[in-house]
Amino acid sequence: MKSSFPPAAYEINFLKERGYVRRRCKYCGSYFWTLDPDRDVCGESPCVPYSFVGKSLTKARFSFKEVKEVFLKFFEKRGHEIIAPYPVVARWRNDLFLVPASIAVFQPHVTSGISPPPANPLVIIQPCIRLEDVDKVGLTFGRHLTCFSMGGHHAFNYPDKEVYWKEKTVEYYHEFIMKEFGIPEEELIYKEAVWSGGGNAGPCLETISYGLELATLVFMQYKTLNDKLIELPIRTVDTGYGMERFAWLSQGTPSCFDAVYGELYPKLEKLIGFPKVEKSLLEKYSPYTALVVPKAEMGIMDIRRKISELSKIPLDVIIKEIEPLEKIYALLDFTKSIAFIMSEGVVPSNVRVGYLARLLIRKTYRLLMSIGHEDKLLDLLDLQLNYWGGEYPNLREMRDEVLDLVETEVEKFRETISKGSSYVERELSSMKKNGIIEVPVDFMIRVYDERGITPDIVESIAEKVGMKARAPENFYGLVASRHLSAERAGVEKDWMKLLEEVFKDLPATEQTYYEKPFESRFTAKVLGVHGEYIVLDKTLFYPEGGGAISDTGRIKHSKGECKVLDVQLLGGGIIVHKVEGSLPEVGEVVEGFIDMERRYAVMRHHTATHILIGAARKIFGKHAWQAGARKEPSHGRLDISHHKRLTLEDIRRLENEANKIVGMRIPLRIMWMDRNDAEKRYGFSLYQGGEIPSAKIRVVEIPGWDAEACCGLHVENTEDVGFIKILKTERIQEGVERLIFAAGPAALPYIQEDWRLIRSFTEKLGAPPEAVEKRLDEILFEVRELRKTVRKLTSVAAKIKAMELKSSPIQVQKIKLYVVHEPEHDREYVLTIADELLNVDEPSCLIASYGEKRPSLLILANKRARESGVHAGRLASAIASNFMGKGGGNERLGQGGFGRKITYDELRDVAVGELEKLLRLK
RNA sequence: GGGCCGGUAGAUCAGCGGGAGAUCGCCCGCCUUGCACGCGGGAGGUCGCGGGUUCAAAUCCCGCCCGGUCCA
Repeated sequence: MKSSFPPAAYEINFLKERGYVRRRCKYCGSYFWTLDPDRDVCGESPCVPYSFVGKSLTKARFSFKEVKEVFLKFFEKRGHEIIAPYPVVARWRNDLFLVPASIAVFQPHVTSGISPPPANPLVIIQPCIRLEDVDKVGLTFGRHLTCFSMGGHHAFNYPDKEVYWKEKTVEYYHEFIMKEFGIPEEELIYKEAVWSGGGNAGPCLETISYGLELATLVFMQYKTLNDKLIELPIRTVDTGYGMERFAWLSQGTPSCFDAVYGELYPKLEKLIGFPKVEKSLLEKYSPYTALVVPKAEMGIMDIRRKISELSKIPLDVIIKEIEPLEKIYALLDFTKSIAFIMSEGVVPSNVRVGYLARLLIRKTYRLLMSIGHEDKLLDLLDLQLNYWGGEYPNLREMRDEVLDLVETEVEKFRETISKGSSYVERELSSMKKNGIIEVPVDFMIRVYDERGITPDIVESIAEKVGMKARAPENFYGLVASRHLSAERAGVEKDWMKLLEEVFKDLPATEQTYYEKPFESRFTAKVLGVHGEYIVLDKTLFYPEGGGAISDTGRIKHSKGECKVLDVQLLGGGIIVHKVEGSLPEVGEVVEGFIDMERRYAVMRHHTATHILIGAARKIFGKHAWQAGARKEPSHGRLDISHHKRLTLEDIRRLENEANKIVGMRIPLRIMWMDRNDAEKRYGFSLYQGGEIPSAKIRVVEIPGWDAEACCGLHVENTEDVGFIKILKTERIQEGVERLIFAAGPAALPYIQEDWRLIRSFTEKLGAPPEAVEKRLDEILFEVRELRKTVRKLTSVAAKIKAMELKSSPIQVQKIKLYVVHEPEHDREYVLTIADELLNVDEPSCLIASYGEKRPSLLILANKRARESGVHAGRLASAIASNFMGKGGGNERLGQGGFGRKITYDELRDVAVGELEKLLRLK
């Protein structure tokens, strides 16, 4: 990545005219602009400590809320339209889970030019989540937060429409901070930097006052491709004003948390207590938190030592007084993040955004555990939901749902910890027995990877059993190295790339299926043929997309006809038909026929999917998002995010709700809408199917029930779906339930099959359908009882047989040999005989076979027999080989199988012979 | 989406090619005024499901189902 742009990129006439000069920082080497020609330090942390703590440097003290109001008003007055904040979960993007900056809500569709911005210029205060610096939160007293509000004024400059660019942007910032905050010009520093992210880049200016970076003014104008910068047609002014930091600076509090969360402190005090630290100590300490560098190789202790040195606060005081406070700070921030993320209906899980939510919840829970208040997580969360819910009503609306979701997750985590801990304890104890005194690092890595037990938990268990444990600093890196397996390459759709290349000069295919979804034949001109692929000038064939599989049918042409097997939409809007049979010629007019029965079936399943997702959201809550879907002629498949396993009752309710909508005869409304209008009207639940990269989106609405951005073909009225039956549910991932369903006539075969099964059961059980369940229970009970009886009887029979044998042993030298051949009985029987016969002080051996066609062999020798040279295993091998079989075993027990039927006499003769042979060998 | 771990008695787990076990819980008895403890006895298992290898599979191999966990 580029480390700097040429100086010209940073020359702002506005600054030069005001006497600003370019200087270079003697510490970090960055160039910066200042009014003071003698200044040789950039002024940003970590080059200098903060100089605003404990002071009042702005014209007034602004609360966090006031800062936001002032910001919006300032830019509104200067022609910017205020845009309402977007959700923190980026459902409209497939390349991002959480919104890390205000510009992200306009990427990629606006910045790439596909879609116009909702206003231009605009101003927005966007709640953002960044988990990258999660470990630094608290340590830096609020410079780093996982959840923060970014104020952005954005302008999108098109080749034919310039809004404003660098000069005006800097001028706005300059005016804003001087006029609204009263910070003198000599305290405003602009540092040159490079911004890059999400495939875009550009020069940027970081603005600094009193040691604190307050905003970043980015001039996004390049696309990065293989390390090269390509000019973008649209140049975007991307500014990010740290709203929390403005509040902090203006209040001069020791930490940013005091400025943002101050009102929550008394409530927090009641819940978990609040460490009391002298204000003077904090004011002495706080300025040096600027020196904590986010991505430093420094360990936490190194940082503490350094701050101790500079602030002259003894290290032990820092650890005793400051550390507990840092934990509270982190808690405040984490719980706010959780509140915002979860309010978007995220289900904690082991994938995607759900995993991020899980990480954060578990991290917070452990943090609470470390101060003995893990039972307060929900209370804390409730506090946040309520507090921020004033500004973001969504948080209050989702309160119950969020608390329920988090409670479930916490319960799961407790379970994980308690199971994992007892495992670790067992393992450690056995290690200790083997003389190991320090817990091996790879054990710690393994239990984290396999059981989610973090090093701190292992450490505390180690302490309990009296062992040493120390996780290395690069612990999480070592975990990562366990996952170095090669990433799977996406080869599947390579042939599409190939076809795109072949047909690249053809125009986009005219899609007629949207206008005429119920027509089955059309004529079109052949534009291209390549192998088994045909491109027409227009088509009625619906290509695969949005989880619906493509139409099939046939194409009739001058030389005959071919079957259409598959239809795909290529990049560039070209639709290819994969065919089988005789091919048409390029240029001729052909006739196409759609398999309508199949299409109708897919349409019904598609509309049924929308009905079901609406039902799921109504029954389970807003967290029930579509996590994937597929519509085939025979059935549909819908994956729903939900934190609990579906019960039979849940399924019934889903079916009831869905079929109610079917029965209500609601006509579907399908329309192409401007993206911004659609979002405004229907909200972000539009994006059930994920990212839609276009300015206009096709909205499929079941009025009063569901609205989604969707490119699929639907029936005209919910009643056309006919009937929806859920056939099966499965949990495909943690937090994702899959519904497999059938709609309309497609449901019939499944119901018929169920009916057949029931008939078969009733016939076989000789009970009417309603009694089948009871009858089965009875039969199962009987089987259990019979099994017990057989066991008892076998044992009795064996004992009788043993008594009978005991009186007539075959004496082979010193050994008393018993031979049994019982086609009827089983292994259990033979073993019991052995128990009865061999528990004696004379050398005894039992050779037994059981079973009819290919009998099994079992040989047991008691201790004395073994001493006399009997080896049951060898004996088994030898005897079996006489009867086309094999065998083996140890001295005491031998087993084998025969390849043919045998008689008792045969067995006895061979047994005696082999035993004699064995004893001779000895 | 991928990797790794696991599924054995009501619970927690051991066994990892040759007779299904331990601890807790449960039932009965003894001890005790009673409870808890202690002692003795007992009931309780399609070793997740289906294939395969083997004379022999809880154990090895393959597939599926279910659960857990991690993802720089």
